[in-house]
Amino acid sequence: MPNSKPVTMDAVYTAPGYLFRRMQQIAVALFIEECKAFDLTPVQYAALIAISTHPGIDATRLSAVIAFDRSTLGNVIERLEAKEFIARKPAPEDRRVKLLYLTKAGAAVLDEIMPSVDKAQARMLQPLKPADRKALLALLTQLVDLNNEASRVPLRAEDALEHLGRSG
Amino acid sequence: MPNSKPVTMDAVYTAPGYLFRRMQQIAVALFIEECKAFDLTPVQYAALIAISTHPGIDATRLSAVIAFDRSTLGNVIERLEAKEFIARKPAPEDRRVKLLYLTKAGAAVLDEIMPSVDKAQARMLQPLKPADRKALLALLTQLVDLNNEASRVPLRAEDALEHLGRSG
DNA sequence: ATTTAATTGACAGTATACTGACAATATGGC
DNA sequence: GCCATATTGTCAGTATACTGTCAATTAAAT
Repeated sequence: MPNSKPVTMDAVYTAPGYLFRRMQQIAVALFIEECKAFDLTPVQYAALIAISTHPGIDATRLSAVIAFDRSTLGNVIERLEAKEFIARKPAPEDRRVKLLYLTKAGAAVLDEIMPSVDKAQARMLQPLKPADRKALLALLTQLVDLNNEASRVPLRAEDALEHLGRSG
Repeated sequence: MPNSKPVTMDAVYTAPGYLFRRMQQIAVALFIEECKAFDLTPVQYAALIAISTHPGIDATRLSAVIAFDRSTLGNVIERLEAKEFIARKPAPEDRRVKLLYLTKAGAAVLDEIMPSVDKAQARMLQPLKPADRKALLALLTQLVDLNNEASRVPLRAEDALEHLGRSG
């Protein structure tokens, strides 16, 4: 027998899913506001960092390193290439693969945007007391890690990729 | 002088913004998985609940009640109307406004989907210890509330709308 | 009453996200 | 070497999200 209690908006407001969605909206808004001088979205920023850390990575592996959908990532890469923050070069030993590299402009924008990114990240948690910020961050880190397999593209960090090579 | 420390992926993985994005992805994936029998997205579910709680609400006020962008909401309403879960009727006293009502099918699907939604919401926090779930939910609720004005469409709950009428 | 403001729903444009499919290419078993 | 299989990038389709704009309509100012 289905539910028959009176439905109130609390069914929405207190649901973790709603709170995560809301916090994501807020987080993106703060990032965009702090970084508007740089023409970089949060997703593009994360992709740039990953390419900077893994020069010559390909799109599939990049998607695993930042846990983005591969289809989505294609468009992100296109935009980063259009802005000339990255360059794509065909892989010599595999003609399917295109390797990703930071351009000088890309490296420069990463260097310059850092303080604004830090400011945005700080603002997201600012309303909480310092101890609560730490607690929330710890719980969130734990939860994201433990739920890793629940999303379409689980995070596969750098270590998991090293011996992944072409076979795995 | 900009940053010059070596950049690692921790700049991404430990950032609250990244964790919120990741948790949102996971939350949506779990919702869709649990509720795939009902052809309702998390956003559509929240809109349905709000229309159920506020019969005859208009799109602008609905966007305030669930903190969704008005532009986005237009498409959501269209889809809910196409599925015949809601009906739109012109307001007699204001020819710009279209009022939103649940259909019988809409009320039925809301009634039936509840257990699956609850299951999805529970799964999001399941990996944590019960005490940690409570703590995270409390901190998140607090943070979303305190950051309310940071997003484009701040939440204006029902009380704030009652005496808002046509002049606010 | 007439001009000015604001509100409403709609639209175009951009940017994530996911599903499912595809051709080109590479790898494995045999 | 050949064939089944897997991988890679890409694309089409759907669904949030946000920015900015617009015409129609209403409300406010005077």
